[in-house]
Amino acid sequence: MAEDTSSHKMVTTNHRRSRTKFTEDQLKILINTFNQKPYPGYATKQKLALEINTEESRIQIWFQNRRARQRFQKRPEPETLDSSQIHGDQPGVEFQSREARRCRTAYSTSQLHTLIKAFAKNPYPGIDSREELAKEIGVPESRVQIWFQNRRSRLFLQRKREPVASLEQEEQNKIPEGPQ
DNA sequence: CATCTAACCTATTCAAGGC
DNA sequence: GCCTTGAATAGGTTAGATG
Repeated sequence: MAEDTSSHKMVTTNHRRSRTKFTEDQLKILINTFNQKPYPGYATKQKLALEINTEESRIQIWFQNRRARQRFQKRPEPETLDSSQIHGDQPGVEFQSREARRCRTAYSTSQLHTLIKAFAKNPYPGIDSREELAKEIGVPESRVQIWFQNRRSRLFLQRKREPVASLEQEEQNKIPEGPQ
């Protein structure tokens, strides 16, 4: 909703999603949750999303960034680090392991076909393309983004192992495509 | 322009589900 | 049991907002 209908910049893809501006209240809740649980599971993130009226994927990104920032800041200790109680979980906090992650998405053959086809055209789709794709195959946009990330990573991996053969692979992956 | 940080990336690891 | 692959992680980069 509240679409600003295409200024004059052409809708053509490849822009990133517009930057989210969290309110003070939202940040308060996020930070508070982070201090208690820097690694929230899916259920917690969903609940947070509902509570502060934001997408779950934005919350996931926020926690990622927050952890990175905290790691970076927390580094005033160039001291020899041994002889401490390393890798012991605090006694008292019985390991309730980590919270459950999101359920694995099971893509159908036709969904995969659509994704692969899109990947061949553009392995780095912007927010508009991702959303369109998501709508087309009926999954959240965040799943589409993750799928592309995994796909790219594994393509790189494959290229490292098989420096030459991957080119043929690419040719094969091209699916004859009508104009849209 | 400097700083901050959301968005995004690769590389790697965890783990669900199929064979 | 192993393999494929979606989900999560660490760690780094890009870019939008703001002083």
